[in-house]
Amino acid sequence: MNQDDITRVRNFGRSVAVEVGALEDSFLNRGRPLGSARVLNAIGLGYENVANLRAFLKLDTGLLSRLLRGLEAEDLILTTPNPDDRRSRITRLTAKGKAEFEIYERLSDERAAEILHRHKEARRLLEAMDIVTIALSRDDIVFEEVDYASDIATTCLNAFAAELSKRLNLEFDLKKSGDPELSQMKHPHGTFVVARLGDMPVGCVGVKGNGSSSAEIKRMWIAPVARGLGLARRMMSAAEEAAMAKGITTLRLDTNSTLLEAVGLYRNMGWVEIDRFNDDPYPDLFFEKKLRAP
Amino acid sequence: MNQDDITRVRNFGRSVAVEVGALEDSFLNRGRPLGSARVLNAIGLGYENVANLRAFLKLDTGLLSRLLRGLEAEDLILTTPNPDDRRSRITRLTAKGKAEFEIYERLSDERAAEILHRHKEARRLLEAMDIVTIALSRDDIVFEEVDYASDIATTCLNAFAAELSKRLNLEFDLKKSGDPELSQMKHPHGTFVVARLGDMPVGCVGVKGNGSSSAEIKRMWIAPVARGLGLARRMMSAAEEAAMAKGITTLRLDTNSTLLEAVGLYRNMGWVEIDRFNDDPYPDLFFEKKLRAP
DNA sequence: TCATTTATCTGACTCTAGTCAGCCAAATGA
DNA sequence: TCATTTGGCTGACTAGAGTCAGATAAATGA
Repeated sequence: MNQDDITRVRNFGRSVAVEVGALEDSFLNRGRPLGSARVLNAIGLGYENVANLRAFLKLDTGLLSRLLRGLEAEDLILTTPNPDDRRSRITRLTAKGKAEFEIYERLSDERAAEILHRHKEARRLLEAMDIVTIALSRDDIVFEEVDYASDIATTCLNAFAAELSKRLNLEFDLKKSGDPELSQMKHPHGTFVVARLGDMPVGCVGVKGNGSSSAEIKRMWIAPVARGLGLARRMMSAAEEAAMAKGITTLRLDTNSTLLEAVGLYRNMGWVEIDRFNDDPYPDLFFEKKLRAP
Repeated sequence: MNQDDITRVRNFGRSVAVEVGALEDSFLNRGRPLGSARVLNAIGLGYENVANLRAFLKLDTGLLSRLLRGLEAEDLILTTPNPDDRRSRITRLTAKGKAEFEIYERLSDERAAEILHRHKEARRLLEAMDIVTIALSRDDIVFEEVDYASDIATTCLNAFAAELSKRLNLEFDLKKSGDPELSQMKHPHGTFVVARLGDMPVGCVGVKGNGSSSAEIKRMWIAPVARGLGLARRMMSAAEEAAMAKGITTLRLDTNSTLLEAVGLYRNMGWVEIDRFNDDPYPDLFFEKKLRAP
């Protein structure tokens, strides 16, 4: 990392700051201060509880309260006590508020579309944006157990399959084959974990269990745009934790010795090499890890 | 372009907005309002003339004046009348101001370094940032005639050579061969044009002249990260204008028929196919264009 | 039950950013 | 030379963003 690289990052920062400023200006053109617009936007996004709003927008209680009063006066929101806890309050957009929220959404969409529009190779620009987004928001990536048939899991599995078939130069259609393995990656014996940044899937891993104390790691995938951020390690940890929570004490997996980075990671994370435990043609290296409570 | 793509751009916008905000916060931690910090920064970058400062920062005369007074009171800058026009004023950093400016610079550098640091594949992240930077700041790209031996031209030519040799799978070392063609790409018979975004070179083109009314386009290159933005067209226009300014009335060039996009561009810009005019092995398609004042 | 905590609101305040009118001095041009 | 323009400054003002100290009412827990 040299001064030239740092300059590139700073040039990047400068140009996006201009873009961010331009979007805010276009918001101000609606005649409402930015603070109010932000609150309206947050409510539209689903932050209905005043406390959540405050946490999300990082605002002082007094300031948010006043901004809410302002939006109420404009007839854009309606605030009611929370029936579960009448100290706290729930705020919702009125019809007029929804309309106004949609206008802000459209402004944002239009700016985004305009950027894409003037770029002939939009795919490439989008991929670059994803790489930057994920690099900047790495700490916001969450790992969670989901059903392997959920939308986000399906997206991951399809991407995984596409990548694998491209790399191995063969057809590898998970959907078509029905994939009997998947059915073991669900409660109560197994599980399926995805990593996501907001709604963007960035990785997945399956724990295939059969009710015994040992299970297998399968379908480990990290989105290409999310590589280089140490996600694989976090992904494996998440899978191990999920397995432990299911009472699993031994995990095993198969891999290929040409995947040097992956193999290095396994060894580094305490996996030990074992004998071949299946007769799949692709894997040639097999690992096992004994789990124990931390 | 669909809603999903727009969402990706907007996610990008959100994450960089957070980053921009964090940098501004770290600036505020120096105890000085953002406005003052920005002025100090601009002066440090070389905007010494008050009018230039105002244009660069897009500030009102009154506001800038007050901010300058504030920095003066802090002993960070020194303002003197411009000897050439005693109405206008020149402002310069004091030693203390320089030190403070350096601190802001270091803060920015540190943030940038930190982003790179936590990314194992920094090359890939930097390339992604460049793509985004150029896409967002496309309108700030300037075309200018420079000496072919200048640093920026050399950077372009080396990149061009590296790319060509990679594509043709052969050694193509411009520096070593001394490249006699280059000497004709300078005043008074020829010229060399680079496109740059700030200090970042994004393209180049040479006009190789010999004193006659016709000249040749050579060494046309667009940085890979800058592709898809219609730069090639602007580059060619810049070259044609520069040639016209030198009294050149006919331009010609050679290319390869496999470069479909380039060939399409030439035809679209009014170039007509002519007979082979050299015996280089690589090109198989030859074009000419008659220039006339617009 | 009653002191304490929690969730929100209100009023009084500050600071920053920015606008606008008017001012002065230097430069410009008929 | 003198009216006009240009460049910058000052004073008076506004609005937005944010802080902070109570106040209020509901929930909580000994």
